[in-house]
Amino acid sequence: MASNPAHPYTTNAQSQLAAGDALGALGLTPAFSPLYQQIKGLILQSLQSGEWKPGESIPSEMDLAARFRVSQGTVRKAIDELSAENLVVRRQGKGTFVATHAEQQVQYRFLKLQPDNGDTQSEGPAERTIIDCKRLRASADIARALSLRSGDPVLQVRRVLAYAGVPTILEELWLPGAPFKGLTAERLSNYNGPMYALFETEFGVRMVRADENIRAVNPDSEQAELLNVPITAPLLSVERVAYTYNDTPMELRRGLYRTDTHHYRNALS
Amino acid sequence: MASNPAHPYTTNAQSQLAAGDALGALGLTPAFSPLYQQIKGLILQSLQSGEWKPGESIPSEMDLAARFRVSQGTVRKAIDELSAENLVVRRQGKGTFVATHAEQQVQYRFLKLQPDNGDTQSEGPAERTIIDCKRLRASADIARALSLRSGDPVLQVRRVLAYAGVPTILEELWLPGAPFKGLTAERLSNYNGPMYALFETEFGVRMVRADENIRAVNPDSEQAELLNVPITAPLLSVERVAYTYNDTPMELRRGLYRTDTHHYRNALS
DNA sequence: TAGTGGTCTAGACCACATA
DNA sequence: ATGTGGTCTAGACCACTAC
Repeated sequence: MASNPAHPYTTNAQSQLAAGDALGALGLTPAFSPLYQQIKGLILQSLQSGEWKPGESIPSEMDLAARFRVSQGTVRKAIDELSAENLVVRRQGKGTFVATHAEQQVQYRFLKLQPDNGDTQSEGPAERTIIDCKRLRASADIARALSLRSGDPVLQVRRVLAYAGVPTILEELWLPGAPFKGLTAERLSNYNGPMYALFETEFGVRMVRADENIRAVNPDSEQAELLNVPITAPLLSVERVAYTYNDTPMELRRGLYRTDTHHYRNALS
Repeated sequence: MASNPAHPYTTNAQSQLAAGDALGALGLTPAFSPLYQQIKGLILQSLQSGEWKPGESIPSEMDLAARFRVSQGTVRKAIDELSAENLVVRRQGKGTFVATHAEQQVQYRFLKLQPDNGDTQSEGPAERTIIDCKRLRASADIARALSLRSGDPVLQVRRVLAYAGVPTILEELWLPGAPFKGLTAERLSNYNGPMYALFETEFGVRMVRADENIRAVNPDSEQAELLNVPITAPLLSVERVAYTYNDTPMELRRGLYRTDTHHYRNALS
Protein backbone atom coordinates (compact mmCIF):
# COMPACT_ATOMS: atom_id res chain seq x y z
CA MET A 1 0.00 0.00 0.00
CA ALA A 2 1.38 3.35 -1.02
CA SER A 3 1.97 5.88 1.74
CA ASN A 4 -0.52 8.53 0.82
CA PRO A 5 0.07 12.01 2.21
CA ALA A 6 -3.15 11.80 4.17
CA HIS A 7 -4.52 8.63 5.67
CA PRO A 8 -5.38 9.77 9.15
CA TYR A 9 -7.17 6.72 10.36
CA THR A 10 -4.22 4.44 9.69
CA THR A 11 -2.11 6.58 11.97
CA ASN A 12 -5.01 6.56 14.35
CA ALA A 13 -5.33 2.78 14.34
CA GLN A 14 -1.65 2.45 15.12
CA SER A 15 -1.89 4.80 18.06
CA GLN A 16 -4.98 2.98 19.19
CA LEU A 17 -3.16 -0.33 19.24
CA ALA A 18 -0.21 1.22 21.02
CA ALA A 19 -2.46 2.72 23.67
CA GLY A 20 -4.30 -0.56 23.93
CA ASP A 21 -1.07 -2.37 24.63
CA ALA A 22 -0.21 0.16 27.31
CA LEU A 23 -3.50 -0.54 29.01
CA GLY A 24 -2.97 -4.26 28.60
CA ALA A 25 0.41 -3.98 30.29
CA LEU A 26 -1.37 -2.42 33.26
CA GLY A 27 -3.51 -5.52 33.60
CA LEU A 28 -6.67 -3.91 32.32
CA THR A 29 -8.99 -5.38 29.75
CA PRO A 30 -7.74 -4.39 26.32
CA ALA A 31 -11.36 -3.92 25.27
CA PHE A 32 -11.90 -1.60 22.37
CA SER A 33 -12.47 2.05 23.12
CA PRO A 34 -12.03 5.17 21.03
CA LEU A 35 -8.64 6.81 21.05
CA TYR A 36 -9.86 9.87 22.88
CA GLN A 37 -11.22 7.66 25.65
CA GLN A 38 -7.82 6.07 26.04
CA ILE A 39 -6.19 9.48 26.11
CA LYS A 40 -8.72 10.55 28.71
CA GLY A 41 -7.70 7.54 30.78
CA LEU A 42 -4.03 8.47 30.52
CA ILE A 43 -4.72 12.06 31.57
CA LEU A 44 -6.81 10.71 34.43
CA GLN A 45 -3.86 8.63 35.59
CA SER A 46 -1.67 11.71 35.66
CA LEU A 47 -4.30 13.59 37.64
CA GLN A 48 -4.60 10.72 40.07
CA SER A 49 -0.86 10.26 40.48
CA GLY A 50 -0.51 13.91 41.41
CA GLU A 51 1.62 14.81 38.38
CA TRP A 52 -0.53 17.95 38.20
CA LYS A 53 -1.91 19.23 41.49
CA PRO A 54 -5.29 20.87 42.18
CA GLY A 55 -5.29 24.47 41.00
CA GLU A 56 -2.30 23.97 38.73
CA SER A 57 -2.51 24.02 34.97
CA ILE A 58 -2.03 20.88 32.93
CA PRO A 59 0.05 20.95 29.73
CA SER A 60 -1.49 22.64 26.71
CA GLU A 61 -3.50 20.65 24.20
CA MET A 62 -0.64 20.83 21.73
CA ASP A 63 1.83 19.51 24.29
CA LEU A 64 -0.43 16.64 25.27
CA ALA A 65 -1.05 15.86 21.60
CA ALA A 66 2.70 15.60 21.04
CA ARG A 67 3.17 13.51 24.18
CA PHE A 68 0.51 11.00 23.25
CA ARG A 69 1.22 11.14 19.52
CA VAL A 70 -2.32 12.03 18.55
CA SER A 71 -3.90 15.09 17.01
CA GLN A 72 -4.81 18.13 19.03
CA GLY A 73 -8.48 17.49 18.24
CA THR A 74 -8.36 14.11 19.91
CA VAL A 75 -6.81 15.54 23.06
CA ARG A 76 -9.47 18.22 22.96
CA LYS A 77 -12.26 15.70 22.98
CA ALA A 78 -10.67 13.86 25.90
CA ILE A 79 -10.38 17.10 27.88
CA ASP A 80 -13.95 18.01 26.89
CA GLU A 81 -15.19 15.00 28.82
CA LEU A 82 -12.95 15.64 31.81
CA SER A 83 -14.24 19.19 31.85
CA ALA A 84 -17.86 18.01 31.69
CA GLU A 85 -17.16 15.83 34.71
CA ASN A 86 -15.73 18.79 36.62
CA LEU A 87 -12.30 17.20 36.89
CA VAL A 88 -10.61 20.06 35.07
CA VAL A 89 -11.57 23.64 34.27
CA ARG A 90 -10.74 25.33 30.98
CA ARG A 91 -9.94 29.02 30.82
CA GLN A 92 -9.67 30.58 27.42
CA GLY A 93 -6.34 32.16 26.80
CA LYS A 94 -4.87 30.81 30.03
CA GLY A 95 -4.95 27.05 29.96
CA THR A 96 -6.65 24.04 31.49
CA PHE A 97 -6.51 23.68 35.27
CA VAL A 98 -7.02 20.84 37.70
CA ALA A 99 -10.32 21.48 39.47
CA THR A 100 -10.23 22.20 43.18
CA HIS A 101 -12.69 22.70 45.99
CA ALA A 102 -10.60 25.63 47.20
CA GLU A 103 -11.63 28.03 44.45
CA GLN A 104 -13.88 30.86 45.39
CA GLN A 105 -16.27 30.31 42.53
CA VAL A 106 -17.16 26.67 42.98
CA GLN A 107 -16.69 26.46 46.73
CA TYR A 108 -19.14 24.21 48.53
CA ARG A 109 -19.95 22.48 45.26
CA PHE A 110 -21.66 19.62 47.04
CA LEU A 111 -23.72 21.73 49.44
CA LYS A 112 -27.17 22.18 47.97
CA LEU A 113 -28.74 23.96 50.94
CA GLN A 114 -29.61 27.56 50.13
CA PRO A 115 -31.28 30.40 51.98
CA ASP A 116 -34.94 30.88 51.10
CA ASN A 117 -34.42 34.48 50.02
CA GLY A 118 -32.10 33.77 47.13
CA ASP A 119 -30.35 37.13 47.17
CA THR A 120 -27.25 35.76 48.91
CA GLN A 121 -26.32 33.37 46.15
CA SER A 122 -25.14 30.01 47.48
CA GLU A 123 -22.45 31.29 49.80
CA GLY A 124 -20.97 29.01 52.38
CA PRO A 125 -22.03 28.80 56.00
CA ALA A 126 -20.86 31.66 58.14
CA GLU A 127 -19.81 29.78 61.27
CA ARG A 128 -18.38 26.29 61.64
CA THR A 129 -17.99 24.60 65.01
CA ILE A 130 -16.22 21.28 65.45
CA ILE A 131 -17.86 19.19 68.16
CA ASP A 132 -15.35 16.38 68.21
CA CYS A 133 -13.00 14.25 66.11
CA LYS A 134 -12.55 10.67 67.29
CA ARG A 135 -10.60 7.64 66.19
CA LEU A 136 -13.00 4.67 65.98
CA ARG A 137 -13.41 1.21 64.52
CA ALA A 138 -15.75 0.98 61.56
CA SER A 139 -19.15 -0.53 62.25
CA ALA A 140 -20.67 -2.75 59.60
CA ASP A 141 -22.64 -0.04 57.80
CA ILE A 142 -19.80 2.49 57.89
CA ALA A 143 -17.39 -0.13 56.58
CA ARG A 144 -19.71 -1.06 53.74
CA ALA A 145 -20.14 2.54 52.65
CA LEU A 146 -16.38 3.14 52.64
CA SER A 147 -15.41 -0.23 51.15
CA LEU A 148 -13.57 -1.16 54.32
CA ARG A 149 -13.82 -4.14 56.65
CA SER A 150 -15.70 -3.97 59.92
CA GLY A 151 -13.30 -2.91 62.65
CA ASP A 152 -10.93 -1.03 60.34
CA PRO A 153 -9.79 2.30 61.80
CA VAL A 154 -11.87 5.32 60.83
CA LEU A 155 -12.08 8.95 61.88
CA GLN A 156 -15.38 10.37 63.00
CA VAL A 157 -15.95 14.11 62.91
CA ARG A 158 -18.99 15.94 64.18
CA ARG A 159 -19.67 19.59 63.61
CA VAL A 160 -22.37 22.25 63.43
CA LEU A 161 -22.71 24.83 60.68
CA ALA A 162 -24.59 28.04 61.40
CA TYR A 163 -25.95 30.85 59.28
CA ALA A 164 -26.30 34.23 60.94
CA GLY A 165 -25.95 32.64 64.35
CA VAL A 166 -28.65 30.04 63.70
CA PRO A 167 -27.37 26.44 63.88
CA THR A 168 -28.68 24.92 60.66
CA ILE A 169 -26.63 21.86 59.77
CA LEU A 170 -25.44 19.08 62.06
CA GLU A 171 -22.94 16.84 60.34
CA GLU A 172 -21.40 13.57 61.33
CA LEU A 173 -18.77 12.24 58.97
CA TRP A 174 -16.51 9.20 58.72
CA LEU A 175 -13.19 9.00 56.92
CA PRO A 176 -10.94 5.99 56.33
CA GLY A 177 -8.14 6.12 58.90
CA ALA A 178 -5.13 5.53 56.67
CA PRO A 179 -5.39 8.39 54.13
CA PHE A 180 -6.39 10.87 56.81
CA LYS A 181 -3.75 10.01 59.39
CA GLY A 182 -2.98 13.08 61.46
CA LEU A 183 -6.33 14.80 61.14
CA THR A 184 -7.35 16.34 64.47
CA ALA A 185 -10.15 18.50 65.79
CA GLU A 186 -7.64 21.29 66.21
CA ARG A 187 -6.50 21.25 62.60
CA LEU A 188 -10.11 21.23 61.50
CA SER A 189 -10.98 24.14 63.77
CA ASN A 190 -8.04 26.22 62.65
CA TYR A 191 -8.75 25.74 58.96
CA ASN A 192 -10.90 28.42 57.46
CA GLY A 193 -12.62 27.15 54.33
CA PRO A 194 -14.36 24.15 52.86
CA MET A 195 -13.38 20.86 54.45
CA TYR A 196 -12.88 19.34 51.00
CA ALA A 197 -10.26 21.98 50.29
CA LEU A 198 -8.40 20.94 53.42
CA PHE A 199 -8.56 17.32 52.31
CA GLU A 200 -6.91 18.33 49.03
CA THR A 201 -4.10 20.46 50.39
CA GLU A 202 -3.31 18.52 53.55
CA PHE A 203 -4.02 14.93 52.58
CA GLY A 204 -3.96 14.89 48.79
CA VAL A 205 -7.47 13.50 48.63
CA ARG A 206 -9.71 15.08 46.02
CA MET A 207 -13.43 14.36 46.00
CA VAL A 208 -14.70 14.29 42.45
CA ARG A 209 -18.32 13.21 42.83
CA ALA A 210 -20.85 12.17 45.45
CA ASP A 211 -24.18 10.45 45.89
CA GLU A 212 -26.82 11.64 48.32
CA ASN A 213 -29.78 9.85 49.88
CA ILE A 214 -32.35 12.19 51.31
CA ARG A 215 -35.08 11.53 53.85
CA ALA A 216 -37.29 13.41 56.26
CA VAL A 217 -36.65 12.48 59.90
CA ASN A 218 -36.99 13.64 63.49
CA PRO A 219 -33.88 14.31 65.57
CA ASP A 220 -32.99 12.47 68.73
CA SER A 221 -32.68 14.52 71.88
CA GLU A 222 -28.96 15.25 71.47
CA GLN A 223 -29.37 16.30 67.83
CA ALA A 224 -32.36 18.47 68.74
CA GLU A 225 -30.33 20.25 71.36
CA LEU A 226 -27.38 20.89 69.05
CA LEU A 227 -29.67 22.32 66.38
CA ASN A 228 -31.79 24.17 68.92
CA VAL A 229 -35.07 22.65 67.70
CA PRO A 230 -37.73 20.51 69.39
CA ILE A 231 -37.47 16.78 68.89
CA THR A 232 -40.70 16.97 66.94
CA ALA A 233 -39.15 19.21 64.27
CA PRO A 234 -39.00 17.59 60.82
CA LEU A 235 -35.44 17.70 59.47
CA LEU A 236 -33.76 16.70 56.23
CA SER A 237 -31.47 13.72 56.61
CA VAL A 238 -28.82 13.88 53.89
CA GLU A 239 -26.53 10.87 53.67
CA ARG A 240 -23.66 11.45 51.31
CA VAL A 241 -20.93 9.17 50.02
CA ALA A 242 -18.14 11.14 48.38
CA TYR A 243 -15.75 9.51 45.91
CA THR A 244 -12.24 10.28 44.78
CA TYR A 245 -10.76 9.00 41.50
CA ASN A 246 -11.63 5.50 40.32
CA ASP A 247 -14.94 5.57 42.17
CA THR A 248 -13.16 5.01 45.46
CA PRO A 249 -15.40 6.05 48.37
CA MET A 250 -13.50 8.28 50.79
CA GLU A 251 -16.13 9.84 52.99
CA LEU A 252 -19.49 9.01 54.46
CA ARG A 253 -21.33 12.06 55.72
CA ARG A 254 -24.66 12.16 57.49
CA GLY A 255 -26.18 15.60 57.72
CA LEU A 256 -29.28 16.91 59.44
CA TYR A 257 -30.53 20.10 57.80
CA ARG A 258 -33.01 22.54 59.25
CA THR A 259 -35.30 23.65 56.44
CA ASP A 260 -37.26 26.41 58.13
CA THR A 261 -35.13 29.17 56.62
CA HIS A 262 -33.25 27.19 53.99
CA HIS A 263 -34.10 24.62 51.33
CA TYR A 264 -32.30 21.91 49.41
CA ARG A 265 -32.15 22.98 45.78
CA ASN A 266 -31.85 20.53 42.91
CA ALA A 267 -31.85 21.13 39.17
CA LEU A 268 -33.28 18.35 37.01
CA SER A 269 -32.52 17.98 33.34
CA MET B 1 -9.22 39.21 -2.46
CA ALA B 2 -8.52 36.05 -4.44
CA SER B 3 -10.81 33.12 -3.79
CA ASN B 4 -8.38 30.62 -2.33
CA PRO B 5 -9.41 26.99 -2.50
CA ALA B 6 -9.47 26.77 1.28
CA HIS B 7 -10.42 29.66 3.50
CA PRO B 8 -12.93 28.04 5.80
CA TYR B 9 -13.34 30.81 8.26
CA THR B 10 -14.33 33.29 5.60
CA THR B 11 -17.16 31.02 4.60
CA ASN B 12 -17.85 30.63 8.26
CA ALA B 13 -18.01 34.35 8.89
CA GLN B 14 -20.44 34.77 6.04
CA SER B 15 -22.73 32.10 7.41
CA GLN B 16 -22.39 33.69 10.82
CA LEU B 17 -23.60 37.00 9.51
CA ALA B 18 -26.45 35.35 7.65
CA ALA B 19 -27.56 33.50 10.75
CA GLY B 20 -27.14 36.67 12.76
CA ASP B 21 -29.43 38.50 10.40
CA ALA B 22 -32.00 35.75 10.74
CA LEU B 23 -31.92 36.19 14.48
CA GLY B 24 -32.07 39.92 14.14
CA ALA B 25 -35.16 39.65 11.94
CA LEU B 26 -36.82 37.82 14.81
CA GLY B 27 -36.23 40.78 17.06
CA LEU B 28 -33.52 39.15 19.13
CA THR B 29 -30.27 40.77 20.08
CA PRO B 30 -27.76 40.20 17.32
CA ALA B 31 -25.11 39.64 19.97
CA PHE B 32 -22.13 37.61 18.85
CA SER B 33 -22.27 33.88 19.37
CA PRO B 34 -20.45 31.01 17.69
CA LEU B 35 -21.99 29.58 14.55
CA TYR B 36 -22.85 26.28 16.21
CA GLN B 37 -24.76 28.14 18.92
CA GLN B 38 -26.81 29.88 16.28
CA ILE B 39 -27.44 26.57 14.52
CA LYS B 40 -28.46 25.13 17.88
CA GLY B 41 -30.93 27.96 18.24
CA LEU B 42 -32.40 27.30 14.82
CA ILE B 43 -32.79 23.58 15.55
CA LEU B 44 -34.37 24.53 18.87
CA GLN B 45 -36.93 26.65 17.03
CA SER B 46 -37.85 23.72 14.83
CA LEU B 47 -38.23 21.52 17.89
CA GLN B 48 -40.37 24.12 19.59
CA SER B 49 -42.55 24.75 16.55
CA GLY B 50 -43.30 21.06 16.31
CA GLU B 51 -41.63 20.58 12.93
CA TRP B 52 -40.27 17.35 14.44
CA LYS B 53 -42.42 15.69 17.09
CA PRO B 54 -41.33 13.80 20.23
CA GLY B 55 -40.11 10.34 19.31
CA GLU B 56 -39.56 11.22 15.66
CA SER B 57 -36.16 11.51 14.06
CA ILE B 58 -34.78 14.85 12.99
CA PRO B 59 -32.95 15.22 9.64
CA SER B 60 -29.48 13.72 9.41
CA GLU B 61 -26.43 15.82 10.18
CA MET B 62 -25.62 16.06 6.50
CA ASP B 63 -29.12 17.27 5.65
CA LEU B 64 -29.06 19.88 8.38
CA ALA B 65 -25.59 20.99 7.28
CA ALA B 66 -26.91 21.52 3.75
CA ARG B 67 -29.99 23.30 5.03
CA PHE B 68 -28.06 25.75 7.17
CA ARG B 69 -25.12 26.00 4.76
CA VAL B 70 -22.52 25.00 7.34
CA SER B 71 -20.23 22.02 7.69
CA GLN B 72 -21.41 18.74 9.16
CA GLY B 73 -19.01 19.25 12.07
CA THR B 74 -20.72 22.46 13.09
CA VAL B 75 -24.14 20.82 13.07
CA ARG B 76 -22.63 18.00 15.08
CA LYS B 77 -21.46 20.35 17.79
CA ALA B 78 -24.89 21.98 17.95
CA ILE B 79 -26.58 18.59 18.31
CA ASP B 80 -23.96 17.57 20.89
CA GLU B 81 -25.24 20.30 23.17
CA LEU B 82 -28.89 19.52 22.55
CA SER B 83 -28.10 15.91 23.36
CA ALA B 84 -26.30 16.87 26.56
CA GLU B 85 -29.41 18.81 27.60
CA ASN B 86 -31.59 15.76 26.93
CA LEU B 87 -33.56 17.52 24.22
CA VAL B 88 -32.62 14.95 21.60
CA VAL B 89 -31.25 11.42 21.72
CA ARG B 90 -28.68 10.10 19.27
CA ARG B 91 -28.73 6.49 18.13
CA GLN B 92 -25.78 5.30 16.15
CA GLY B 93 -26.73 4.00 12.75
CA LYS B 94 -30.34 5.10 13.13
CA GLY B 95 -30.44 8.84 13.53
CA THR B 96 -31.14 11.59 16.06
CA PHE B 97 -34.54 11.58 17.74
CA VAL B 98 -36.59 14.14 19.62
CA ALA B 99 -36.52 13.14 23.28
CA THR B 100 -39.77 12.11 24.91
CA HIS B 101 -41.02 11.24 28.37
CA ALA B 102 -42.93 8.34 26.84
CA GLU B 103 -39.92 6.14 26.24
CA GLN B 104 -39.51 3.12 28.41
CA GLN B 105 -35.89 3.80 29.20
CA VAL B 106 -36.06 7.32 30.52
CA GLN B 107 -39.58 7.24 31.92
CA TYR B 108 -40.11 9.18 35.13
CA ARG B 109 -36.94 11.15 34.44
CA PHE B 110 -37.84 13.76 37.04
CA LEU B 111 -38.87 11.37 39.79
CA LYS B 112 -35.91 10.86 42.11
CA LEU B 113 -37.68 8.78 44.76
CA GLN B 114 -36.38 5.23 44.83
CA PRO B 115 -37.08 2.16 46.95
CA ASP B 116 -34.53 1.58 49.71
CA ASN B 117 -33.66 -1.89 48.43
CA GLY B 118 -32.28 -0.87 45.07
CA ASP B 119 -33.05 -4.13 43.28
CA THR B 120 -36.08 -2.74 41.47
CA GLN B 121 -34.20 -0.10 39.55
CA SER B 122 -36.10 3.18 39.45
CA GLU B 123 -39.35 1.87 38.07
CA GLY B 124 -42.42 4.02 38.16
CA PRO B 125 -45.07 3.88 40.84
CA ALA B 126 -47.38 0.88 40.60
CA GLU B 127 -50.72 2.56 41.31
CA ARG B 128 -51.91 6.07 40.51
CA THR B 129 -55.13 7.49 41.89
CA ILE B 130 -56.52 10.85 40.81
CA ILE B 131 -58.23 12.64 43.70
CA ASP B 132 -59.60 15.55 41.74
CA CYS B 133 -58.98 17.97 38.86
CA LYS B 134 -60.39 21.44 39.32
CA ARG B 135 -60.51 24.64 37.33
CA LEU B 136 -59.34 27.48 39.60
CA ARG B 137 -58.04 31.04 39.56
CA ALA B 138 -54.33 31.40 40.24
CA SER B 139 -53.38 32.66 43.68
CA ALA B 140 -50.45 35.03 43.95
CA ASP B 141 -47.79 32.39 44.60
CA ILE B 142 -49.09 29.99 41.95
CA ALA B 143 -49.21 32.82 39.44
CA ARG B 144 -45.67 33.88 40.22
CA ALA B 145 -44.32 30.36 39.77
CA LEU B 146 -46.08 29.94 36.41
CA SER B 147 -45.40 33.48 35.16
CA LEU B 148 -49.13 34.24 35.11
CA ARG B 149 -51.21 36.99 36.68
CA SER B 150 -53.17 36.46 39.85
CA GLY B 151 -56.64 35.29 38.93
CA ASP B 152 -55.65 33.72 35.62
CA PRO B 153 -57.32 30.35 35.02
CA VAL B 154 -55.32 27.32 36.14
CA LEU B 155 -55.96 23.63 36.52
CA GLN B 156 -55.30 21.94 39.82
CA VAL B 157 -54.76 18.20 39.96
CA ARG B 158 -54.33 16.14 43.08
CA ARG B 159 -53.33 12.51 43.12
CA VAL B 160 -51.77 9.75 45.18
CA LEU B 161 -49.06 7.39 43.97
CA ALA B 162 -48.63 4.06 45.71
CA TYR B 163 -45.99 1.36 45.67
CA ALA B 164 -47.14 -2.16 46.48
CA GLY B 165 -50.36 -0.82 47.93
CA VAL B 166 -48.64 1.68 50.20
CA PRO B 167 -49.58 5.31 49.45
CA THR B 168 -46.20 7.02 49.19
CA ILE B 169 -46.54 10.23 47.22
CA LEU B 170 -49.25 12.87 47.50
CA GLU B 171 -49.04 15.36 44.68
CA GLU B 172 -50.81 18.62 44.05
CA LEU B 173 -50.03 20.26 40.74
CA TRP B 174 -51.05 23.40 38.89
CA LEU B 175 -51.06 23.93 35.15
CA PRO B 176 -51.78 27.07 33.15
CA GLY B 177 -55.36 26.86 31.89
CA ALA B 178 -54.86 27.79 28.24
CA PRO B 179 -52.38 25.16 27.04
CA PHE B 180 -54.13 22.41 28.96
CA LYS B 181 -57.68 23.17 27.97
CA GLY B 182 -59.75 20.00 27.98
CA LEU B 183 -57.77 18.13 30.64
CA THR B 184 -60.13 16.28 32.96
CA ALA B 185 -59.84 13.88 35.86
CA GLU B 186 -61.26 11.19 33.63
CA ARG B 187 -58.63 11.60 30.94
CA LEU B 188 -55.95 11.52 33.59
CA SER B 189 -57.39 8.39 35.19
CA ASN B 190 -57.70 6.56 31.88
CA TYR B 191 -54.15 7.33 30.82
CA ASN B 192 -51.68 4.67 31.76
CA GLY B 193 -48.18 6.11 31.88
CA PRO B 194 -46.19 9.14 32.98
CA MET B 195 -48.23 12.33 33.15
CA TYR B 196 -45.51 14.16 31.22
CA ALA B 197 -46.00 11.71 28.34
CA LEU B 198 -49.71 12.58 28.28
CA PHE B 199 -48.83 16.27 28.21
CA GLU B 200 -46.69 15.63 25.13
CA THR B 201 -49.11 13.53 23.13
CA GLU B 202 -52.37 15.24 24.09
CA PHE B 203 -51.35 18.86 24.57
CA GLY B 204 -48.07 19.21 22.72
CA VAL B 205 -46.32 20.44 25.84
CA ARG B 206 -42.87 18.97 26.43
CA MET B 207 -41.13 19.50 29.76
CA VAL B 208 -37.42 19.81 29.22
CA ARG B 209 -36.07 20.66 32.65
CA ALA B 210 -37.19 21.35 36.20
CA ASP B 211 -36.08 22.86 39.48
CA GLU B 212 -36.89 21.34 42.84
CA ASN B 213 -36.95 22.85 46.33
CA ILE B 214 -36.87 20.27 49.07
CA ARG B 215 -37.84 20.59 52.72
CA ALA B 216 -38.81 18.41 55.65
CA VAL B 217 -42.34 19.07 56.87
CA ASN B 218 -45.27 17.60 58.76
CA PRO B 219 -48.54 16.92 56.96
CA ASP B 220 -51.85 18.54 57.83
CA SER B 221 -54.66 16.24 58.87
CA GLU B 222 -56.02 15.73 55.34
CA GLN B 223 -52.59 14.98 53.91
CA ALA B 224 -51.85 12.60 56.77
CA GLU B 225 -55.03 10.69 56.09
CA LEU B 226 -54.37 10.42 52.36
CA LEU B 227 -50.88 9.10 52.98
CA ASN B 228 -51.99 6.93 55.89
CA VAL B 229 -49.44 8.39 58.31
CA PRO B 230 -49.76 10.23 61.64
CA ILE B 231 -49.64 14.02 61.49
CA THR B 232 -46.37 13.82 63.38
CA ALA B 233 -44.66 11.90 60.56
CA PRO B 234 -41.79 13.79 58.95
CA LEU B 235 -42.28 13.97 55.17
CA LEU B 236 -40.30 15.31 52.26
CA SER B 237 -41.85 18.36 50.67
CA VAL B 238 -40.73 18.56 47.04
CA GLU B 239 -41.78 21.68 45.20
CA ARG B 240 -41.04 21.44 41.49
CA VAL B 241 -41.32 23.95 38.69
CA ALA B 242 -41.12 22.26 35.28
CA TYR B 243 -40.18 24.21 32.18
CA THR B 244 -40.81 23.72 28.49
CA TYR B 245 -38.71 25.36 25.76
CA ASN B 246 -37.46 28.91 26.27
CA ASP B 247 -37.48 28.50 30.05
CA THR B 248 -41.24 28.87 30.08
CA PRO B 249 -42.67 27.47 33.33
CA MET B 250 -45.58 25.14 32.59
CA GLU B 251 -46.17 23.27 35.81
CA LEU B 252 -45.92 23.81 39.52
CA ARG B 253 -45.99 20.58 41.46
CA ARG B 254 -45.96 20.16 45.23
CA GLY B 255 -45.27 16.66 46.39
CA LEU B 256 -45.23 15.06 49.81
CA TYR B 257 -43.03 11.97 49.87
CA ARG B 258 -43.01 9.28 52.53
CA THR B 259 -39.41 8.31 53.14
CA ASP B 260 -39.83 5.33 55.41
CA THR B 261 -39.36 2.79 52.62
CA HIS B 262 -38.05 5.09 49.88
CA HIS B 263 -35.45 7.83 49.58
CA TYR B 264 -34.73 10.77 47.32
CA ARG B 265 -31.58 10.01 45.39
CA ASN B 266 -29.32 12.70 43.99
CA ALA B 267 -26.01 12.42 42.15
CA LEU B 268 -23.58 15.30 42.64
CA SER B 269 -20.74 16.00 40.29
C1' DT C 1 -25.33 -1.90 -0.07
C1' DA C 2 -26.44 2.43 1.64
C1' DG C 3 -27.22 5.63 5.25
C1' DT C 4 -26.63 7.07 9.96
C1' DG C 5 -23.93 8.74 13.78
C1' DG C 6 -18.93 8.24 15.76
C1' DT C 7 -13.95 8.98 15.45
C1' DC C 8 -9.75 11.09 13.79
C1' DT C 9 -6.85 14.17 11.44
C1' DA C 10 -4.93 18.54 9.45
C1' DG C 11 -5.00 23.15 9.00
C1' DA C 12 -6.83 27.72 9.39
C1' DC C 13 -8.44 31.57 11.92
C1' DC C 14 -10.79 33.89 16.16
C1' DA C 15 -11.00 35.43 21.06
C1' DC C 16 -8.67 36.01 25.19
C1' DA C 17 -4.79 36.66 28.42
C1' DT C 18 -0.20 37.95 29.37
C1' DA C 19 4.12 40.02 28.78
C1' DA D 1 3.95 39.39 19.97
C1' DT D 2 3.07 34.98 21.65
C1' DG D 3 0.60 31.22 23.49
C1' DT D 4 -3.73 29.40 25.14
C1' DG D 5 -8.25 27.51 24.41
C1' DG D 6 -12.41 28.08 20.98
C1' DT D 7 -14.44 27.66 16.40
C1' DC D 8 -14.87 25.99 11.73
C1' DT D 9 -13.99 23.35 7.77
C1' DA D 10 -12.92 19.29 4.74
C1' DG D 11 -12.25 14.75 4.13
C1' DA D 12 -11.42 10.08 5.46
C1' DC D 13 -12.65 5.89 7.69
C1' DC D 14 -15.15 3.03 11.49
C1' DA D 15 -19.32 1.03 13.76
C1' DC D 16 -23.95 0.22 13.72
C1' DT D 17 -28.58 -0.49 11.53
C1' DA D 18 -31.62 -1.57 8.08
C1' DC D 19 -32.94 -3.16 3.66
